[in-house]
Amino acid sequence: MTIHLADTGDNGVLKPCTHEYQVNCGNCRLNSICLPLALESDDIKQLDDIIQRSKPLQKNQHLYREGDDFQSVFAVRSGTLKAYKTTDDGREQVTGFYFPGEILGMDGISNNAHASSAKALETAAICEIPFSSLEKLSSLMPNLQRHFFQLMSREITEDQQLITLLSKNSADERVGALMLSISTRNARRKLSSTQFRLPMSRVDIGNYLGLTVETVSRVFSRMQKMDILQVDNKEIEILDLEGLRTMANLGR
Amino acid sequence: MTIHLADTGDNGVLKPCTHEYQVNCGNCRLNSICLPLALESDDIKQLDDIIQRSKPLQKNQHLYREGDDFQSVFAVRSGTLKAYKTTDDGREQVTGFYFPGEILGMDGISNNAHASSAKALETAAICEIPFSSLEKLSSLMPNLQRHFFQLMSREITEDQQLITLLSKNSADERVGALMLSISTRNARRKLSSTQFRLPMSRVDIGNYLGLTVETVSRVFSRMQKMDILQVDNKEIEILDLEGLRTMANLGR
DNA sequence: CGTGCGCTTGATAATGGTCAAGACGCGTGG
DNA sequence: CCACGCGTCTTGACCATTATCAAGCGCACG
Repeated sequence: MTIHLADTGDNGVLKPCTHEYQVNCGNCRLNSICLPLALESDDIKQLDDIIQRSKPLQKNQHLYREGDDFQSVFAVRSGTLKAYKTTDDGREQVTGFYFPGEILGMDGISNNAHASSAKALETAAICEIPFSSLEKLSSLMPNLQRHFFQLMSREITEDQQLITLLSKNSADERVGALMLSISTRNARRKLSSTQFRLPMSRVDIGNYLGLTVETVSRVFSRMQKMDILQVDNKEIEILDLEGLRTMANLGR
Repeated sequence: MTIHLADTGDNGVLKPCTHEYQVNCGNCRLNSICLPLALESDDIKQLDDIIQRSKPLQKNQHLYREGDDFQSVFAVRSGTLKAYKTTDDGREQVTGFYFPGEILGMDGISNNAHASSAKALETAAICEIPFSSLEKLSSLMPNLQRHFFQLMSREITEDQQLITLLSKNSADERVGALMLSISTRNARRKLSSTQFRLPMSRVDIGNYLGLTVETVSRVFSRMQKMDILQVDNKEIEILDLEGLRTMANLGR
C-alpha cells in the first residue's frame, strides 16, 4: 500500500519561511524540556551551533528507517512522530510516540545504525543533532554529558514502564495509561491536560499497546459510557481524571 | 573500601584470598564484553582505579533497591542478578536478567535514584563503578564516553525487543526467545550455547515474559515433547536449535 | 456523488489465566 | 539415614479476556 500525499514534483521552488528559521535553542519555547535544559546561555549557543533545522516533514514521511546509518539524534519541535520496528514476519511494532520537546533516535547509537524507523504522524518540524558533534560537546560540557546520559536513562525507564504495562495490565489499563501519559506530556508543554487531539490512529494505539484495533475501540466506548472520557474520533476529553487514574491503575 | 572475608572476630588477622583480589579490568576474562571494551591498556588502568570490588552478594541479597540513591552502575563478574520493579499494587515486574560481563543500574541515572531493584539469583561477584567518576573519566576518554553511550543504547534496544515480544508473540515464542537469548549470551562468554542451568525460577521467567508459572511450565513440557528442548528442572539442553528458532519466530 | 479508509459493534473462538491437586526435590532435624 | 515439610514445578479442568471474523457506519477526498 503506497500513500503519497501531494508529491508536487512541479513546484521545485520552496520559499523558506523566515519566521520559522529564526528558531534557535535560546528562544525555543521547548528548551526547558529538551536538550538545552540545564545549560548556561553561552553553552546553549554552542549547542545551537551544531543543531540543524531542516524543512518540515510531511505526514507519513520518514525521518529515518531501521537500518539507516546512524548520524544524528533528533528533537521534535512541532508535530508528532511514531517510532516502530518491523519484525521479520512483516508485522510492525510501535515502540513510541514522540511529542514536541522529546528526543528520538537514541536507539541507533549502539550499532551505528537506527534500530527502528520513525515517521511523522502529522506535519512535523525537527531539530537534527549530529551525534559526533554532540559527543565532542559533551566531553567539554559536563552538564550536557550528564543531561544526555539522563535522557537515555529516561528512555530506558520509560521502556520499562511500557514493559510492565504490556506484561501485567489489562486492555483498559493500557489505554488508560496511554491517555494519562499524553495528558501529562501535554501539561509539560503548557497545553491542556484534559482536552487534546490524538495524532495517531487506533491501529497505532493498538499496535503500541499490544492490542487489536477492535479492543482499543471497545475500551474507548466503555470509558465513554462510564463518563470517564469524551471520545469524538480523535478528539479526547478527560471528564474524570481520578476515574481514569483508577482505571489505569498504575499509581506511578 | 574495606575488605572483609571470613569475619572471624577472634583472630583479627585476615588472610585475604590473594587469588580473588588480583582481579582487575586488565586481566578480567570478561573485559571484551564489559566496560573496558575498546579501551587502551593505560586507559583500562585508569578505569580500573575507580572500580570497586566488594564482597560477593549471597543469593537473594539486594544490590540496590528501587528508590535508593543512585551512586554507581554495576558490572556482573560472576553469578546472575534479576532487576525488577514493584508496581504500587504490590506486584513485581522483572525487567531483566544480568549475566557476567553485563552492566546494570543505568536506569537510575535519570532521577538520581534507582528505578528498579536488583537482587542476586545466586552468589554473585560485582564490580561497582561510581558514576561520578565514570562521568569524569568519560569526559577525558572519548572512547569510554562512546562506549557507555552505546551500552545505554543497547539497553534501550533490548528493552524494545522485549516490548515487541510481549506485545506480539505467543507464550511459546516468548519462552523460546528467552532460551535463545540465554544461549547467545552464554556463547559470548565462551560457555555452552546448548546446555546450561537456568539461574532463575519459573516464576521469574513467567514474570519477565508476562506469563503465569503454569504457562511457562506447559511451554517447557510442550517443547520437551517436541524434542526441541531437554528440560530437567533448571537444567536445559537445546536439542534442536533450528526448531527453537522457528518456534521463537523472531529472526533477529 | 460515489469510493475507501478508519472506526465501531457484534458474534464466535482461542490463548492463556485461574483454581486445584499432586509430584518432585531439597534442606532440616530426629 | 530417613522422615518431614515446604517450596517449586507440573498437570488438569474450567473460565475470562482478548483476538478473530464479519458487517455496517461515517467522514474525507476525488
